[in-house]
Amino acid sequence: MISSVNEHRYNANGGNMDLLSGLNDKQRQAAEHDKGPILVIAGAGTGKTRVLTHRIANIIKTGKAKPWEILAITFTNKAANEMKERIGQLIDFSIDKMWIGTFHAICVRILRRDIDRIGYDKNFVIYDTDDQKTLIKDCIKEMNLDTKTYNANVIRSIISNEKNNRNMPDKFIAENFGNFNLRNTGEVYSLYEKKLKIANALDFDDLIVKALKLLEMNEDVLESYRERFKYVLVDEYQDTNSVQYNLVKILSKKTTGESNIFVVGDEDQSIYGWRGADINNILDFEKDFEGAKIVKLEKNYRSTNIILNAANGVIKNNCQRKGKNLYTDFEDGNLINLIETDNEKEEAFMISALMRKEHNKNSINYSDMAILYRTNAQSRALEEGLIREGIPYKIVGGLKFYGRKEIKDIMSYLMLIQNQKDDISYNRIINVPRRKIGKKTVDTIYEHARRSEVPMFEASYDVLELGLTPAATKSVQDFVAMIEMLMIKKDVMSLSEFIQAVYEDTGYRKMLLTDTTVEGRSRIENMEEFLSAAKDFEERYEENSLEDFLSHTSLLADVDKTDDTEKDCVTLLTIHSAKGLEYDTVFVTGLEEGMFPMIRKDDEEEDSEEERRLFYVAVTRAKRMLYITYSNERMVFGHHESRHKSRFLDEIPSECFEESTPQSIAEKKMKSFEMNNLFSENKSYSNREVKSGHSFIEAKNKNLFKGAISFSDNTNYDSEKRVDSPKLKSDKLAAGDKVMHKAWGIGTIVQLSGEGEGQKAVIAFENKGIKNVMLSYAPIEKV
DNA sequence: CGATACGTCCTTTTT
DNA sequence: GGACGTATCG
Repeated sequence: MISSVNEHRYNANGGNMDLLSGLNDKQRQAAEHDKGPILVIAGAGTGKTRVLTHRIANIIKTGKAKPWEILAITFTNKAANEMKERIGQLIDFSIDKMWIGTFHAICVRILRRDIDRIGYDKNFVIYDTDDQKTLIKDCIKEMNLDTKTYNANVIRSIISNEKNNRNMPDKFIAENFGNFNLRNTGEVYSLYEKKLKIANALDFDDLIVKALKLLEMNEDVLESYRERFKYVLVDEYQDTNSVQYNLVKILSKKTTGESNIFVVGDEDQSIYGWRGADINNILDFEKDFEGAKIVKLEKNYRSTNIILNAANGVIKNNCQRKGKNLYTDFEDGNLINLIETDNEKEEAFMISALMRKEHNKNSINYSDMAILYRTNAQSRALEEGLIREGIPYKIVGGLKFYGRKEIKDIMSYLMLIQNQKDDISYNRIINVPRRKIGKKTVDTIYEHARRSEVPMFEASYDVLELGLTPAATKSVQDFVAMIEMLMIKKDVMSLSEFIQAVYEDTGYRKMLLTDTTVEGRSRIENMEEFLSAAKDFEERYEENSLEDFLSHTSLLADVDKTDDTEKDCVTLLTIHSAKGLEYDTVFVTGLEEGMFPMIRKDDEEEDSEEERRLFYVAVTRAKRMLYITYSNERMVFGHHESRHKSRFLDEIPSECFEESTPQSIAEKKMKSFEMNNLFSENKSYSNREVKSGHSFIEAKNKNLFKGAISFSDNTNYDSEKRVDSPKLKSDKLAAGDKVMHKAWGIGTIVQLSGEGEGQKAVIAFENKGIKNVMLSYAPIEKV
């Protein structure tokens, strides 16, 4: 077929036209491939999802398989949801019966059905990274090992590695018998496994490992899936680890040897090596699946020529690749703007100023801009800059919603009610809210449980024999009775009613209500959000038991939660989270040796190829405009460290960069001079009272950003800003706007709600705190 | 028993 | 700069 200018556009009424007519030659080859294994190498922005969705739609439309005979595996829920949605637009069939989901979600599904075959109860719970860490700490303590030598985080990653290589504790111990510390680490691993089993809990890695084990050990279960899934599709194949690879293989390869497996990936975007992803899975696909067809997608529909040249220039320095070169029909576009700054504050300030410029001069929506960084820790300085400039933003990652204390607490109640063997949850909530069950009491129960090798909840039934004070005994009995009552309620109430009951019966709600601090209020809000998420889940899904809800929420990542319906604000995220996304304007930050590429002291071996791929991913997120920043100095662990420009910058062809004119440098110096003045005047700001580690995104909600407001008061700054960004004629207000109130003075809009006459705003005033106002009545003017 | 005060460690990246 | 754990006090 002949390429047309619009070939990358979506076919709006695809239902009626030839499904594949909108694809280019290569995409089409991949989408209509019939039987046998096929590998699609899809460079960034080459229409990978498009091929996947059209292929699935085509299979169904041509009658090659029924919806329920298709298995499509992704890495994120976001990718899975997007795929479902887009397939839904292409076909009339219901997609509900299709198995489209993440590796983890698919495995949970498989396990819920038959996990009893490998000795677990079907009501198993899923432990997240925090739970894992807690459990490992318990193990270390119980074994009387030194907590400094045996770091829970380090051991967690060792265990994860071992699991992903399918090494059991015994093997690890045997292999490291000569090394005292590693041998002990192996013993911790062993105890950890034992405790998981007693708790009837699985960690993230287990989900895949145990699913594979279940299939390997139960021929009939395996065969039923093999027969069912006529077509297996895997997205982001370059990120599969060995267990995932084996799972895919065992599910897709029939006993006859034939395999209708379709994998899409890009070795240049393999950035999860640290999580066990094996780039060789994609490099060796042809060997693993004989007679595999290979299709390479190199035509990019996302970025300008200059951005692609930069990306190609960088990635060609890697050896571990099959080699490809992205190209486009698009014009050259803007040159890349490379920005050098003196420190991370100036970096944040420059970015903020440039974002404002893009927004005001080029009419770019804030939601079409993103700031990418290597580590989450970098977000703090960037947030400060954005708050000062009053640019609305949202952060992806960092402190996750489901990682917040109150959410984890309520989840723990739910998990314990579902599975009374879950000791981690038991310990978490036994005395939250306070019920006079102190450390000593808990320790006594713990010891008793450990001696009889039963879960703590079960051990609590023996409370009378433990020689506790009458008061403590009573408290424990009350606790047990309360959980038992809730177990009954679970079976007679709807999910949302039940969770509400848990919230109230446990006294958790009462506890939150007595906390009148800003933090406490934010807890209540989070809780309400959680309750409405449960309600939403209940209404949306037919399978909406507590068990389903827990599986669902345990596997939710933060990236998945970002709904695109949010207001117009810029996005801050790590490059890892940004994979698969695209933005008109992208700022890639912190291009400094040691930071990016990241180099750690005491490193085993640095994988600079993976770092380079990461940079490649970052660059290829940009559609129109790319900014890259680096700083000569950066605060690390509270200390100033001087930095050097990253080697990666030399790999971008120099003609891709904008010349730094003397004028622009002068302008920059001017700005940084002003900024330093302002920063030094705002000491109160840097000493702000953000108590828990909820970062700025919360500080923002809590309106603690007094600095932002006094900043806007600064006349120097204001006059400068006005020159740079003419005031908008429209009286439309947006979050982040600064307003002048007749009585209360200057404030910043934190949140808008409602429409037209009834529109309300939450405004943070400099001296008057937070106010809720009705916009149609309030004497307010935009500043 | 619980609240507060310091010391220690820390940071990749995420399902 | 901050989270988390242990020490110390009320």
